[in-house]
Amino acid sequence: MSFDLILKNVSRHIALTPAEEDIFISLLRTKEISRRDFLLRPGEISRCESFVSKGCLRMYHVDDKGVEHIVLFAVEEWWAGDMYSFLTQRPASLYIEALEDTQVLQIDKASLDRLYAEVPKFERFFRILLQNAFVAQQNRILQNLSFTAEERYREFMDKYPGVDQRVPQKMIAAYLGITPEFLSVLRKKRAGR
Amino acid sequence: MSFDLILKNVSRHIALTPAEEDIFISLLRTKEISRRDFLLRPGEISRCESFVSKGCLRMYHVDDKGVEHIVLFAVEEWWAGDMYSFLTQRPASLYIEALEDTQVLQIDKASLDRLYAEVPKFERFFRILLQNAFVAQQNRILQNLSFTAEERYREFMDKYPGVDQRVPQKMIAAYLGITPEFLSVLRKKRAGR
DNA sequence: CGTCTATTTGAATGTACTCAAAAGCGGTGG
DNA sequence: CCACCGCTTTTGAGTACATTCAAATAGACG
Repeated sequence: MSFDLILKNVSRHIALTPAEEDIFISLLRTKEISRRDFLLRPGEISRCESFVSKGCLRMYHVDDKGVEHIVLFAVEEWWAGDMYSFLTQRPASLYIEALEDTQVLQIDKASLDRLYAEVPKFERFFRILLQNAFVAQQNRILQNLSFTAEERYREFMDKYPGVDQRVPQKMIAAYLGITPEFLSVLRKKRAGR
Repeated sequence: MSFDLILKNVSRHIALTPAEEDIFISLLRTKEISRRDFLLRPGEISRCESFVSKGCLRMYHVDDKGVEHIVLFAVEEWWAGDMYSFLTQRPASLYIEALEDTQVLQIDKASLDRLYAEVPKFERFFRILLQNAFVAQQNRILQNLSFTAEERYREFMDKYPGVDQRVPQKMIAAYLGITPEFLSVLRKKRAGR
């Protein structure tokens, strides 16, 4: 069943009664996106947060010089969304694109507010998710500050095993903050061991 | 009164009754730290989160090569803490140091859990703080990826006006991820306009 | 006042980028 | 099923941004 994964995921942090599970599920909407389609583009307002139940998304920004920078790869069991736009209901600055045919479970802002009201435990759930995301982001900031490109690449391969099999290398470069050409050089060096 | 600032701060996101305010305040502990003293060092366990009511802290990491990298400057009305260590009660990897004589209001983990239980609104409060911090961190990641050192410096000066008057330049360099020498070069260029 | 640390300056170096072109690979249509 | 087209990855030469190291100068604090 399509909701098993997200319920399993929620149950890692909070315990729900069957009735609460039903409320939660009733507020979710399933959406299928094909490879290369977009969940969100800059200028649009992000109406919902999305849980990936199958497939792979990337969330990225295009800077003034036209260069893409990837904020996040979201595979199964990850949440994706432009938090700024979602919270403020102002225009997004990020793209969210499917890198594979992908299925997401979405909750919109009104439904999330209802969920918080009806099942306050979810305040805790999303607080915990945010705490974990916060720690992960802080580590990424520190690694961007202290590691060379080569070290960041190694770290990425360790931390997201398998992801490099699912996304083009130039996107890994865009995540690491280096050019595709230079990533290619690093890979060659690495292969010689 | 010493708690006015934090109550004002909390009231920006949630409304408290006088009784709830009392519970909150009863769980806080005031602490004074002198310039150059540490709230936390790597290896210690972070027992509490700290709200700065007066003064200035920096939170930083020292990498394998012995280089300092600053995660955060916390002036009045900011929270500081090693979230990872606080959540897991495992050894911290960060230093938290007072850059001025500083007063903080602290809440320890047990008290925070009690607070969540007795005044669940605080789940919401900290969720909102985390959301804002999350968005700010994401922006910092994107800026580190897309901006040159010069652009990041300009951005820092815009975003944290006055902070450059309170902290040594080499620490701003450690925040931006550049050497103090190079920051000095950037400042010279900038002065010529 | 003297000492210690922070900041500036400059020369040599390195890491990563730009631009250009070739090679590889995958999907699509005939 | 193969051939072609477009996109990704590789390779290399020249360049730029930022570092390292060293030394001089300026500032802060006891």
